[in-house]
Amino acid sequence: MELSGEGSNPNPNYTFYPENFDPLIELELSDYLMPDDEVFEEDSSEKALGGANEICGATSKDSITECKTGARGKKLEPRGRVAFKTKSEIDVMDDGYKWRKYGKKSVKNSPNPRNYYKCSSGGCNVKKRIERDRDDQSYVITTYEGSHNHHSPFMVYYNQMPPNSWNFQSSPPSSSPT
DNA sequence: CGTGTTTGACCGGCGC
DNA sequence: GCGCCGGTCAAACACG
Repeated sequence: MELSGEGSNPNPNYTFYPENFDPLIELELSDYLMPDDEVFEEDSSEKALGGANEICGATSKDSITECKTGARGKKLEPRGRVAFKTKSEIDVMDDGYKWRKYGKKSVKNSPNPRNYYKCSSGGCNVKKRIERDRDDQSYVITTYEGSHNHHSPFMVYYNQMPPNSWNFQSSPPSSSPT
């Protein structure tokens, strides 16, 4: 499956900004990683903590720590898990995909509930897990699981547009359009 | 009426 | 074997 890159992961880097992107949201990608391969071997250390957020939470907010999603020793799920931490006022941010919430759970190691989302596109089994950092609730920990078998609705829309329709292709508009 | 959210119940894995 | 915990399901509900 070769979906030209962004199809294989939800593109956590936010290289695209829709016009309705709200600048007041302090989006600060503080940490992210892609535990695609070796992290699933991590099992001996995760016993010392109750969950992944223990590691993600870190003790110091400013220092970037290894934010690994512990696989809880569960059966090896299909790889493609991405966990990252963002500084945001909102819990769930619009990444271009359409998500349907299917569960909410209070977890032991966090005072905040964890929300579970599924990609609502038919046949796409990508899951997303969102919870607030228990140490610094201004951070949101988002975990994607699986790979989209389709482009994001936004990307489809983007691809349908003429190449000049967007100004942020590579160089930002230095001159004001007034 | 269709779609998405809420919320409690249920289930499976793991540790003790 | 039992209890805890995380993850998922599904019915009820809300909203456009």
